[in-house]
Amino acid sequence: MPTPPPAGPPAPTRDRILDATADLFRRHGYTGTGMKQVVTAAQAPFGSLYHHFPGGKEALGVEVIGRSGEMYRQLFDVILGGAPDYVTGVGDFFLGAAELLRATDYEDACPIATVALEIASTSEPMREACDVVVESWIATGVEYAGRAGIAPEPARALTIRLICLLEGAFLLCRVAKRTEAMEICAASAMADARAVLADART
Amino acid sequence: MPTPPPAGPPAPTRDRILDATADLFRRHGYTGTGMKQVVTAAQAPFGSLYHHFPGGKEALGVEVIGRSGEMYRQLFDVILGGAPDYVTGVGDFFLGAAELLRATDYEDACPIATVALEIASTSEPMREACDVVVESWIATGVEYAGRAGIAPEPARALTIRLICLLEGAFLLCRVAKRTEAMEICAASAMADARAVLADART
DNA sequence: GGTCGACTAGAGTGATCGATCTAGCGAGGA
DNA sequence: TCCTCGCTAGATCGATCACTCTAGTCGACC
Repeated sequence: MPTPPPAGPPAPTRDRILDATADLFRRHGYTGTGMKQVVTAAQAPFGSLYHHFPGGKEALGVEVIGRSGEMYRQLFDVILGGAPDYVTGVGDFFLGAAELLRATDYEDACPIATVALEIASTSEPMREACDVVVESWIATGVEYAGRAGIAPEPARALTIRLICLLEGAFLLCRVAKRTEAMEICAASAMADARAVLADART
Repeated sequence: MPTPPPAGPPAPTRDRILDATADLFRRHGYTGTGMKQVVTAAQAPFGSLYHHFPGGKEALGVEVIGRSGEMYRQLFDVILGGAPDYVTGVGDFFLGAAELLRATDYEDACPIATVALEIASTSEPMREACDVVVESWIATGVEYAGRAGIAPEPARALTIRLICLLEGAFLLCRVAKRTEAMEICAASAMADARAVLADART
């Protein structure tokens, strides 16, 4: 879905640009990332950038948000799908996030949060792209909660609480350069999921 | 504490610059806010900016973070101190945040989150300023939880959970332009506080 | 009343921003 | 063999970036 050209083999340059931009966005945000930095990091010529993204920086941003969001959503699938049960999967996700923070010196966190806050009041197309991503995360969370036996309505509220906890913990951990908040939220998230699950069984 | 000059009456220009910058930071972030925008919004001459903030944009940023963080911390005092009980105060804070979001078309939210994520991997002085602010929020939260009868250790964990929920809800609400997440988190926050309080009484 | 420093005021600095331009490369079809 | 066209390649555009500079204003203190 992300490639406007009709067919043909995927252009590696285009993908390199998207990957490099996603990486820079996570670390420096949208306005903090220059197009020159992008082509340098992607090892791509400047002309290729505007050939593949004629809509300029904003169009590139919209696509990067969608792509990064989808990759993160797939991480939900991998971890929640691979866990022995729902509650364990939820805990694994938070603890995995803590591990990632430590491993990257608190640089890599949520792929869209930094950009989302920056552009929420500035770029409507990018805000909408973020909204779509978050809703896809919620939908995936609801699906796994549903498989565990939780009805759609409480599943949505639970999933939103979990995402809020995760995003907030990302913020606190990056600011403090410690994973204390993430570990506290991991325990809270598991307890919440466990409680909703127990409630669903009555 | 914020004024380096030894004494004298407070300069309104300096305060106007700080207020205008805080406002712009909330909406557009750090890199998204230009010094020219600042002086325009503050109705201050360009020369005054660098007279009052010889350290440039980063020094201005550090001071704005500290100032905005302290103002928000005082809001904790006002709401938690004015509520009939701790749990109600917690709920009031979240619902007040939801009201603020709606009233400002989802522009005004956490005064430091946008900047914090942007500069966490870029500017160490600003990251540290954010860290100090968050710790001050936690300390205030712990204090009010303590007055309600909660021991310091569970109080800290509870407060961190509440701040994470709040920050995450700010993100989701700004992205979705809806307060659903904040309302869900408000209920969750109250339930969490109530449970910890009940546990403390046994 | 004169002096001095705090502050105002804005033109101007080089650097970098996002974006555009033309030129050339190289593989597939006529 | 030549032509076409997706793509590479980078020089270059005006605008804007954070910041510096000098000149001028104003009020407090001697």
